[in-house]
Amino acid sequence: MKTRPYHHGDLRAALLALAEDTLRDRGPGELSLRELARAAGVSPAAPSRHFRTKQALLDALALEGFDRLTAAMTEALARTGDSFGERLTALTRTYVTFAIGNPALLELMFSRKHEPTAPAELIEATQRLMAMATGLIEDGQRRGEVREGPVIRLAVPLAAVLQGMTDLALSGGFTEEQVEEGLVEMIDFIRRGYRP
Amino acid sequence: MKTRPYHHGDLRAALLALAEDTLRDRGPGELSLRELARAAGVSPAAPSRHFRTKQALLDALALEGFDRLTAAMTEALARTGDSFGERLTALTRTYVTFAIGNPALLELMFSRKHEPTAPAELIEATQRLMAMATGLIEDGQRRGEVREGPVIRLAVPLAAVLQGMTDLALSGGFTEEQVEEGLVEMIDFIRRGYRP
DNA sequence: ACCTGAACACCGTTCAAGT
DNA sequence: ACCTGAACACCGTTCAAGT
Repeated sequence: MKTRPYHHGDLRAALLALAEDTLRDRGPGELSLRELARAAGVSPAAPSRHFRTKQALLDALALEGFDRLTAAMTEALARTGDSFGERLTALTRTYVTFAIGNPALLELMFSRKHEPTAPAELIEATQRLMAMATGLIEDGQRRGEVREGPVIRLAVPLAAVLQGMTDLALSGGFTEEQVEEGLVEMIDFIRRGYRP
Repeated sequence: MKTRPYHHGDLRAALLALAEDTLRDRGPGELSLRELARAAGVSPAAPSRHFRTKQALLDALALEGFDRLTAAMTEALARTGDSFGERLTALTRTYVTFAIGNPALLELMFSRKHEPTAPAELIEATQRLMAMATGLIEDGQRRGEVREGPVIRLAVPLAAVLQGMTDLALSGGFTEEQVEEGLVEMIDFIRRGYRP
């Protein structure tokens, strides 16, 4: 059997992966830095080399979540047609799928949105996500499929519906079919709201 | 000067009030049961008589929030006209006003929505809130101002937009005027989505 | 550069004991 | 019934010291 090396190898990545597991399986309240350290086989002080505080680790994990989500959305857009309806459907489905697959991570991603102490990287990641929504709307306007008006005002309800719909999908008590129905309803609702 | 009595008087209410203050002023991460006890002038073990765990105290506070919000909504409905537009506007404004005035409390109120361990009282309170939304829609349908369809499906986007809009209003960077504009935009958006 | 070991100041919760 | 005092098992974070 191998002896554990003095240097872990990649403690940073290991801690992030372990943190995501506990977040997913046992919730944010159960996440302890000391326990992560134990699981990684290092001393309680070891994590502080890679994350100055527990919050810093959570922020790094949230950032990873944003990266994965925006990547998935970009891929989804590349695989679909050019019409507003198709693009809206692709983005919405990708977002809701991510939310259902990573509920705790998504909650973590947006958990600092009301706090002024949030790091710049996290704010920028949120803005990148928002930019995908405004881009979709602007494109729709150019094609004459979305009514005119300031993009930022039009984007508010879209972001709102996305955020809210995933909340509802996660709040339990819904079958996969009901979520699918709700998705169709929601996309229809958005298109009505945007119709020229 | 008065000497502090052995029996506090109403420690339960005092703890709830103190908890709401720290939640509002310093955020949920700073809320400590021991500190609340110190602020109330009792021993660290005293709160356990009234709240078996810290979570139980938070749940009780959340319940208080639901009571206040539904009361405000009922009042708002009583003060407005009968048309769907008026009632929708009244409910939406009340909800957003409450959210802006009590952001941390609102977050607490919905923080347990994904957890299966949430107490029945909290789930019922959420359902009472949802019932106000479905009631509004059903009424609109009866008046011919809202298109036909299963109420539960129509209610999803409304709840979603409400939840999401307040999130955005709170996420900072908006003036009071912009929030007002966003509210008008959102109400218009919902009415378009519901139009027969 | 990366980690250990030990310490510090704090938690939430429990439980016998007091009034 | 309501609270105290003391204890238990845990935290997050810091810091000298080791390799």
